[in-house]
Formats: sequence, structure tokens, C-alpha cells
Amino acid sequence: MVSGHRSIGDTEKAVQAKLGDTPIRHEQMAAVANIYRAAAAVRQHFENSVLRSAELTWTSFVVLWVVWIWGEMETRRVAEEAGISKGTLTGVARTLQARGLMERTGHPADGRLALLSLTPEGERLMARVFPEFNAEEAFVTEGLSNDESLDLADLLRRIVVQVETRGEERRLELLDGEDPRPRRSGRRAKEPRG
Amino acid sequence: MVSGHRSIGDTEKAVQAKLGDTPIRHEQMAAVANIYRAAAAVRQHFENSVLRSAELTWTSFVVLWVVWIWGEMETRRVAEEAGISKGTLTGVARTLQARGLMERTGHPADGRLALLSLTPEGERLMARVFPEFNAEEAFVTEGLSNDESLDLADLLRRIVVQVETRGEERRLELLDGEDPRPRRSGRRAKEPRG
DNA sequence: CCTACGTTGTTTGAGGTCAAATAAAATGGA
DNA sequence: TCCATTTTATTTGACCTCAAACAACGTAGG
Repeated sequence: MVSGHRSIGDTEKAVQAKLGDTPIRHEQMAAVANIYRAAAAVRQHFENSVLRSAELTWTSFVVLWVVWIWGEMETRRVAEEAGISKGTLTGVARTLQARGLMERTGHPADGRLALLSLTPEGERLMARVFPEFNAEEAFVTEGLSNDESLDLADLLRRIVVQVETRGEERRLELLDGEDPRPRRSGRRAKEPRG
Repeated sequence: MVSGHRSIGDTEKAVQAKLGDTPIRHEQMAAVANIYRAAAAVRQHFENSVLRSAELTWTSFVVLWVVWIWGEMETRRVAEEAGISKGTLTGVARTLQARGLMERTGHPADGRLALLSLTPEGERLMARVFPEFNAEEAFVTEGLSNDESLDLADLLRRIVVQVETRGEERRLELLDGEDPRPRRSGRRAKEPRG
């Protein structure tokens, strides 16, 4: 396929044509656009190489990885570390259990909590797959020096910190007192009888 | 919420504990991990601020954006520019049409092609939403200087180029002659009668 | 013509995605 | 002991996701 993307220059010109007078923050636009494009490209490469041979999706791999590294863990923390919602984790954990890679046990002291851990088969899989995964991490960043990879990680981390520390505040500010629109999708309230 | 993530240092230690002797490329691991984390954080912020008020998902916004900037376009090119598969585009375009934001016409000369364009309502929506979107791009990169944003865009672009130019070759190499496993999900062949 | 073959958009199926609603359990007062 | 509140995981519903199969159309060679 090798990229049919428009060049950044072309895009900039087209945006200016569309928005003539309105001022645009170009550097920031380029940064955000490329974060998403890179994440998608990388994810796709992994899903079609290492992960395909292990029959894992990116998300199921991440969940497995978190539990593999940290050991038995409460589900809320797994979701947090994996960067997915707890609702998503419920489903992902279910498919991993069905494949015999993960186990779910109730918390002995607190009945609300659930604990996840890997089965021996899950452990074996991760011991095999993780080195291959890391080799692909090296592949996709092949064009960067070690220092550049660290710079990249640092710049991205600063964005994550910004969103996580100031994001909520910002979102409230933008609403300016108004009620947030409900999400288009999602569960509806049980309509009151009467 | 403000991040319950483990520090990178903690993670590194846990990984070493798990893989003692196996050598790991740490810088590359950090870079890839942060690309994905940043992409997810940014996407979520956008979906819960600008996009929520316009009732758009990230993907539907990107599709709208592409057609807005470039004008009437063949669907294959829209999918390409938006970075989604043509199958996904079919669905997204359908919901955008249903909302009256987009139109679909057949190609006058080639019956296989379909063209997408914005309705006047779609145009109005984008003219309103895009400046707000760009303001959030500025917000999430607030911790970076203009030059750092450009550096970031450049580093990410080099990863995209690497994956797009060498990815396929690499995936074939990894298979080493073997047939790729079919994806776990996806359409099954109609089973032959007999 | 016709018949491969190539190219395009759509369908399919398994699965991931979120926020909000909900259920189940714990906690802390009165 | 209740009962309201808080905290947790699950369910729900609309949507996105991909690759592979497929159908519809175009094209080039006989």
C-alpha cells in the first residue's frame, strides 16, 4: 500500500483554503494528527504480525501483559493500567477466560472485587509472545536512535500528563455550566411506569 | 482520575523480574507504549469535549473532515485518508448519511465507484466544529513549544513511514513461508455443497 | 461475444469501545 | 437494625473495527 496520504503541505494549503481568515494552530494540528496516525499504523502492524500468530488482538494482548507483569490484580486496576474502561475489560476478560488464558476469582474479603490472574497456559503464551512483541517495537522505531525514541516517549508522556491532570477541568470549562449532552449510544434509563 | 499508572521505572523493574535474562529494547518499548497511551488519552478528551457537543465520534469526525477539506471524493480515497478500512467506511458513511451530514452518489463513468460529499448541513457543522477541534489540539499540546510539537510530529511521521514502507515486507519475512493464520473473526467461506 | 481477471464497495462475524444504568456488596450513621 | 451512601463489576445499546468473502462492474484478449 505504501501510503496514499496527502503530504502535510498539501493538507495545510487545503485547510487554509477552507478557513481563510480563521487562525489555525498548525504545529499542534500536525502533532495530534500524527499521534493518531502512528498509533493506528503501529497497532495494525502488530495485529498482523506477532499478535496474529498468537490469535490475540492488541487489547487482549495489553490486558494479558498487565496481569503477566504485575501478577494477580483487581479488575479495576487492570482496566486502569490497560487504559480501557471497566466495561470493556469485562468483555475482554471474558474472551480470555474462554480461551483458557486467564482466571477470575472473587476477592476473599470484599465481595464486590474480582481478581484476574493468568493460567499456566497464559503464562506460557506471554513468555513466548512478549520477546516477539518487543522485536516489533524495535522494528517500528528502527528509523529512530535510542535517544530519539526516549525523546519521543517523553514528548508523548507530557501530552498524557496534560490531558490527565487538566482534561477534566478543561471539559467542565468548555461546558460553561451547561449540562453535557448524553452520548449518542449507551444504555437508556428504564422508563418510569405510569 | 489523574492517572493511577505505574511509573515507567516500576514497570521496567517488573519486566526485568519477569524476563531476567532475555534482553529487552527499553527505549523502543517506552516509545511504542506512549504512542498508544497518548493516542487513547487524546481521543478520549476530544470525544468528551468538542465531539460530544456535536454528537460525533472521533472516526465520524475524521471522515467528515477529510471530505470537508478535499471536497467530493471517491470512497476508497476517503478510507485511505481517514486511515480506516473500506468496510468500516461503509458503516460510518451510512450513519453520517442518516444524520443528513453526508451524501453518496454513484460515479457517472465507473459503476463500481461511489462518491461522498458533504450536505450543506455537514458543511455548516464542520465550519463550526473544526475551530473548536483545533483549540483542543492546542490544549492537549499546551505543555510543548511549537518546535517540540513539530519535533513530535516528525518523529511520529518517521514511524509511520517505516511501517508503511517496510511493514508488509517485514510481516512476510516473519511468516517465513508459512501461511498466515486467518483472523479469529471475519467472514467465513460459504461451505461447499456436497 | 465471451471469458478470465482485476478492482471496487458491501456484507459478515467476532470482537472491541464507551458512558450511563444497574446490581451487588460494603460502609457508616442514626 | 435500618437505610442512605459509596464503591465496585456488569449490562446495555449504538457504534467502530478488521479481514475475508462476496457481488457488481469494468477491461483486455481471444
